[in-house]
Amino acid sequence: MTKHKDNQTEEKILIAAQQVFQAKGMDGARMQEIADEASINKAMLHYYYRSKQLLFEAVFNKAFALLAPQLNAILNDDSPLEQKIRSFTHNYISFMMKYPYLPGFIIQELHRNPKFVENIKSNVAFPNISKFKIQVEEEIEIGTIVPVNAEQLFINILSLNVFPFVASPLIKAFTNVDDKVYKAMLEDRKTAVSDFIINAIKK
Amino acid sequence: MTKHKDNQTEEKILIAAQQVFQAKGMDGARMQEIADEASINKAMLHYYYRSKQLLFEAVFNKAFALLAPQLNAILNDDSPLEQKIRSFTHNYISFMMKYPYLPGFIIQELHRNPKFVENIKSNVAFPNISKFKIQVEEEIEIGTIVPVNAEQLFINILSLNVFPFVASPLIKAFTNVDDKVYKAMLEDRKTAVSDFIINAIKK
DNA sequence: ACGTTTGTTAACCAATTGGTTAAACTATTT
DNA sequence: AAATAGTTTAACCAATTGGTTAACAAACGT
Repeated sequence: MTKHKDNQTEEKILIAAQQVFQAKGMDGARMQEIADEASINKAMLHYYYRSKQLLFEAVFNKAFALLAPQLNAILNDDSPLEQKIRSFTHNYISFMMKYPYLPGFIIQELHRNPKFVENIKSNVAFPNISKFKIQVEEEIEIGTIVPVNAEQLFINILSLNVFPFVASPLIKAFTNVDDKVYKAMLEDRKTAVSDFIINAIKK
Repeated sequence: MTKHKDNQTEEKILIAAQQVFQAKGMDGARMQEIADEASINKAMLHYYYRSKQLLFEAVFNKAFALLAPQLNAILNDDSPLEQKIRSFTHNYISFMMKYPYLPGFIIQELHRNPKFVENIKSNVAFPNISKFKIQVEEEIEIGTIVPVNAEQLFINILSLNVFPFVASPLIKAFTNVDDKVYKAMLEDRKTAVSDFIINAIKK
């Protein structure tokens, strides 16, 4: 028997907290609203997670743990660059369409509390660019791609894939498209972004 | 004589509010902190701006009014596409290095309160993509660029330019660079991003 | 069966927060 | 200079919020 008889309630809380924190952020979220969302008494939140801060961290870490492996796919994988870019773009967009709130949530809270950066850096699976950098330099050497700075290329790949999810309300407004059309556009980006990147760097 | 003897205080408040709202967001900002930042009594905030909500909207609208003309540069200008992309990228990055908080603030608050989208859409200078779309299709027709969807291209240009400012804490962590080096990288992007985009679409 | 641990609830609490008020102060008008 | 209008302040207030408590219920070990 574990410390807690069952984790039904604990799990319900985490899901509800995720929901509320992702929509309103740490400052905008209310403990009562999380309790309502989970259909439990507010005291239970503290019983299982001690404080709002700790509950938030549990949600944040879970979210980051979900995102990190996606990024490692392009940083630590061994396949050739072009193939990696195509599969990463495809997978990442598919993934994000399931969790569209994720990147915005992480970026917002990282900006709000810079301490979290140190926190996640100590994460075992924290994405690191060094391997990617070596690969890019090799491909430049053998002449499959034009000379580019690996960090800049990484930022470009990330930007093209992540930004449309982070800034969706703004982009929707600019391009004058509704939710449904925007989704279709994101779907198109699975190949459009790959082509765009490959075109930009291929010799 | 206007209603207010002078607007020194009113202006001080707006600057202080901008500072605090941009750093902490609507929910995280405290009226007392804004008053302290402006070195005035808290009651003055209400005397000049009625409520937190109205003060926030004043700050938000001012911020958006600063950003919108930058985007119109690429959407409504008449010069050839390639030249526009180069000048836009250069100008936008220069501009954002002066106001690095701006895009994140706008995106965050637009996400928090979707009503603001309608609000800014009625703005006289609200960026619109239609002219840009025509231009892209013309350049495809005459064969200077490869066939691309104008909306997707616009999203790409925006992503590559804006994301590095929105997600700077995250990117700094991934690429393991400090503030100074990151600034230098952003400086490099003025040409690197232009080249990247042009390469991607030029025939 | 019975005491003990774990889970759950309603009521409560202290601190914070946006906002108000009434009085004081300052400048302008006449 | 007296009346008036605009500006600023300290003190106050009601509502909200994160968190606590004490009593109660359910499950478990013995």
